[in-house]
Amino acid sequence: MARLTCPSTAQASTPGGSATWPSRRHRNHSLKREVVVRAAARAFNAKGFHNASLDDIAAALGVSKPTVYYYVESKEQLLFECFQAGLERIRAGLREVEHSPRPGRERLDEVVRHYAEAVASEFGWCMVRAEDQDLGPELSLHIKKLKAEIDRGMRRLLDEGIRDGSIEPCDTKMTAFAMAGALNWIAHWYRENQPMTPAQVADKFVAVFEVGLLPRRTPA
Amino acid sequence: MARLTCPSTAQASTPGGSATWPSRRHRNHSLKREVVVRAAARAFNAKGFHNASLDDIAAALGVSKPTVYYYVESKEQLLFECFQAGLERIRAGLREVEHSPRPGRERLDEVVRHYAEAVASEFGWCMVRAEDQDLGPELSLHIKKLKAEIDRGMRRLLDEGIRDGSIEPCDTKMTAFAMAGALNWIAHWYRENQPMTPAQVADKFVAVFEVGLLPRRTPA
DNA sequence: CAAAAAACTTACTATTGAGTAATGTTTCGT
DNA sequence: ACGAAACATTACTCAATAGTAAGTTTTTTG
Repeated sequence: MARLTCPSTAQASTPGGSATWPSRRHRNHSLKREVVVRAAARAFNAKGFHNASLDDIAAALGVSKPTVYYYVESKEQLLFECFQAGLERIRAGLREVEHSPRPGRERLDEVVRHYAEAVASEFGWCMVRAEDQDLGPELSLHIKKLKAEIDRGMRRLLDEGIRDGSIEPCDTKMTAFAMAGALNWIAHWYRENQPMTPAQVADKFVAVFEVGLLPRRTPA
Repeated sequence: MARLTCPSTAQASTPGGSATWPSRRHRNHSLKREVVVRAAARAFNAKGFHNASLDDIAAALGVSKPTVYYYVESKEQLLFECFQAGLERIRAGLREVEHSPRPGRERLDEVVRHYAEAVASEFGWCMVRAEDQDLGPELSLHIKKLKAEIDRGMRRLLDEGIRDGSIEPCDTKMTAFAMAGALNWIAHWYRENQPMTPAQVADKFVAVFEVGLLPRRTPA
């Protein structure tokens, strides 16, 4: 069996050479750990959490199963990391527009675009199709908190948009649920070889959410 | 252990007393089979497909595992039946409005209401959260066909609504995907004890889809 | 170079859970 | 009542797979 290869050891941004920076060995360790997590994400994506064995994941990496356990403590942890990696991308999108001066609707659109890209990514499956049931109580609770934070963020943007007049008044709870559902579901049908890029899908969805089904009198 | 109890043996509609109608015993058999399938749906709903064992399902019914196998041939088949039961409710909604003279948008709204009720039902989980991965190629293909039929039905309604002027022109493929995603996702968050009924949720969703986020000039 | 730490391997254990064989017990038609 | 079909049980088999123990090779460092 081969060694675990690092992903193009591209000087993983060493900000301030601060006091106790992990030795080169340690940096390799965490880089390789990421490689393992990504391989797990792909395996879960392809076969589902329960149908993807750790042997599968190890084989995909060209290493043996205990090597995987050398980098990660359990299968549950592996799922958790994937979960978190996906959710983090959405949270980043929310943070990015947090203090923007633009109207609520434009900021919400921006968040939708980030959201769609995250869900269409290799971690999309884990965020969306993995069951909380497969995580223990502690990790499950942690994920729930992250999801709740995302929900709050979207509702706040809706609220602000309504207040600044860029969004039609509506039930923000149900609207946020509907939007999140539509976006999450992308993970079920989007595939790499799709003709549309995630960004294009996102734009289409923005249009659907914005316009609505009822005909609009085009202002002559 | 107790016997498997039939659900209020309410004369399961014996249409034409045709030649080879199964004896009363057989009618009991299929009734009990339904009971087993529903118990499976609840178990899958509560613990997920892989975490719910056939022993669990049997225990919930107060019988032993081989009794379950007396009514259904495999766990896969059990999942398939749940899947199908849920999808059938949606298809029924589509059929109901098929030859209605009403405008496209109103018919689509009606379908959305049926859809939401189906997804909020005990079979909702199976339709939405179960992986195709867990079904063999034949059954998986069958489910795919049913899902494709539902998708076609929704797109057709959108097309007809656009043609008759009751729906704003849009990308019908993406719009159908977004609507189906939002509706499917209901299965993830809706719980029996929710203050809102499925019908109320459906109405809220209809409003979200119809109105859109962009402010509408209220026609003075 | 040699000792020590890190990275991996082979070869296991142990559990879980789907599915079955053989057998016992109700219920029904006659 | 009584034989047969239907219904249900106990007690298994068997495969898959998460996780581990103990040892081997590679790399780093003094």
